[in-house]
Amino acid sequence: MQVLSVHSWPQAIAHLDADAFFVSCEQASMPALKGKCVAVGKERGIIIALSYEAKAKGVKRGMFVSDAKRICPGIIILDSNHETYGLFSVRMFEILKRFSPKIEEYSVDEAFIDLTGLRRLYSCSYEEIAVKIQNTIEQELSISVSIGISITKVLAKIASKYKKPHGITAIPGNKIHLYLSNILIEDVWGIGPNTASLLKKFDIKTALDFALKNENFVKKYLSKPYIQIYKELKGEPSIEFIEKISPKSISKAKSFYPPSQKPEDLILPHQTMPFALSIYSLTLFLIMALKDRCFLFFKAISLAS
DNA sequence: TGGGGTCCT
DNA sequence: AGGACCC
Repeated sequence: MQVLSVHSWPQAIAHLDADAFFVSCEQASMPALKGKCVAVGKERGIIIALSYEAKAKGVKRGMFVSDAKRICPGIIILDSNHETYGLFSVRMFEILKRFSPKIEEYSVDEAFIDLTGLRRLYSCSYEEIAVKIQNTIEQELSISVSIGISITKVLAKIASKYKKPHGITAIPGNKIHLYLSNILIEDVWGIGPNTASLLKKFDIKTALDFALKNENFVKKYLSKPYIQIYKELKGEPSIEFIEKISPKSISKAKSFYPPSQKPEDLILPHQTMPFALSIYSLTLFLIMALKDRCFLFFKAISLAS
């Protein structure tokens, strides 16, 4: 089936997906919870995230906490701590940047990493680079991640999901069809329920069925995003890599006049008010500019001479 | 499960 | 503005 065979690596894209991220962060902070049935979401009474042990007992996301306790007696339910997850996320992305300068932070627990051309630098295969990344994150943060590597973002997404948790999956260009034949069309990134049911009317059940259609069919029935997905499934890069990293730290400094040797002078309201206002406007700006792409918190407000 | 985001038409 | 899809 050489229709889908792409030789060499026009680009090498890794997709990293943390395993049960929220719960992993809690377990990393409280090692006694490792290996246990743990879930997060106590404050809302609904399960937001759960450990693989809890998944094995049949607990699901969105379940009422009361039902989860019935199905899985002894399950530990925690309040969620989004600030903590944000901190783990920041540190995870910082690790990724040590391996490649080109990172797309896709969500709090997911990233694309452009590894194109880095085999020489690391003297190893792309798959082995992924192993190093996985090990580094595990050693430094004590959380587990899965990584997929392939030649497009859509294929890398499929690869990262292929083996979970703690998986590494590489889909080289000459093995694309082997993987796609096992992927249901509705499990492809960007194909939702509507498009899946449309495609099923044409007897397209797997990602491979879709990738083997001719381009005229795709252009006739589907719009731009799906044409991109179609091309990416065939190993043809089409979805832009969005090099996006959120700023990790922003500081604002202000000098006070006249200079003083006495610290108590600095807390006079009329002197600190302009500073307070500038911090306030900076915070407003950040909230508008960043929305919830990152977590905002003050690390320090310091006075220095 | 659902609230909030992006991209496209 | 509305639709489809994502986390």
